[in-house]
Amino acid sequence: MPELPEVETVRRGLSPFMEGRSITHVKTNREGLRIPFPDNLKAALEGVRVERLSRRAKYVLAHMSGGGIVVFHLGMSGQMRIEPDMALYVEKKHDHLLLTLEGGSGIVFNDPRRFGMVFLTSEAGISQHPSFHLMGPEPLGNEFSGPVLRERLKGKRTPIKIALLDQHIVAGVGNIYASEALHDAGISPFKAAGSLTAKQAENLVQAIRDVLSRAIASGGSSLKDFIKVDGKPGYFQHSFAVYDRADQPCPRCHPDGKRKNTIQKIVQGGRATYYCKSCQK
DNA sequence: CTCCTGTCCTGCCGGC
DNA sequence: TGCCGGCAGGACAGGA
Repeated sequence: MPELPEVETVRRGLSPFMEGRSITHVKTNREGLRIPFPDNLKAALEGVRVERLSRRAKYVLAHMSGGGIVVFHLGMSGQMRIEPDMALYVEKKHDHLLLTLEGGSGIVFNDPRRFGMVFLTSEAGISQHPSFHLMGPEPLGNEFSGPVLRERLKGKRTPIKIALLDQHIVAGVGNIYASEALHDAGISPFKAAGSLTAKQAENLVQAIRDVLSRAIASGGSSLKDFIKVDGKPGYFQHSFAVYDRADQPCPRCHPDGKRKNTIQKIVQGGRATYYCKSCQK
């Protein structure tokens, strides 16, 4: 479900509720998700204040007083919801982790497919943590540019669509926004990653930044089941140009819908790619 | 190294 | 109506 814009939407929603408040109670309902919950999760969090929330790629980071960091990953189906009063909250199926905050409100982590992750690291250790130390640049950050992308793609013969999903190349782009960005940049998803010209790399970087920024501004997309921390959906799926739009006219080269060229759905690396044959070269 | 496939898990949708 | 196969936004391991 969640790519960078959805995770950023979650972070923004949680921030005002969590920042500055201590965690008073930690409850887990199973041993873990994709990986086990840390043994010392309860000990590390109870009585400790959340200083601020940040995001790296598709991870939400809770920076705790004392230098600890709790890392949340939503996997495919994870949701983090704000509950105003944990004392009254009735648990739902797939509620795996519940955090009660100072004042009685709380955060519920629900994840049907259990591809999500929760783990601990620290300000000192995060840069060397296996999940982060070889991660590519943040696509909305200053360190991401045409030349940087081109350098990271150098020598790769894998299709550019597949390369964009590799978090070591650029971190935070997922299956939806990879298709959207390539369409926006007019680049074929089949094009060998290492063969992009400088201009194409520049265009692609701009397209990635643009599509991610616009999605964040819309509160993320809600294909299937993405909901924000308040339980409401995001709206960006209404803005998809190609994703989940097989057989529809290409809004880029045939905005009037009168021509026959339509969005194609194909499979690359076992995952759906949507693109326009006519304007992506 | 790169790259390709399979796997984790549940829910939902379409076809019969 | 019910059953079954296929597919779903991510990440990683293992093998070629």
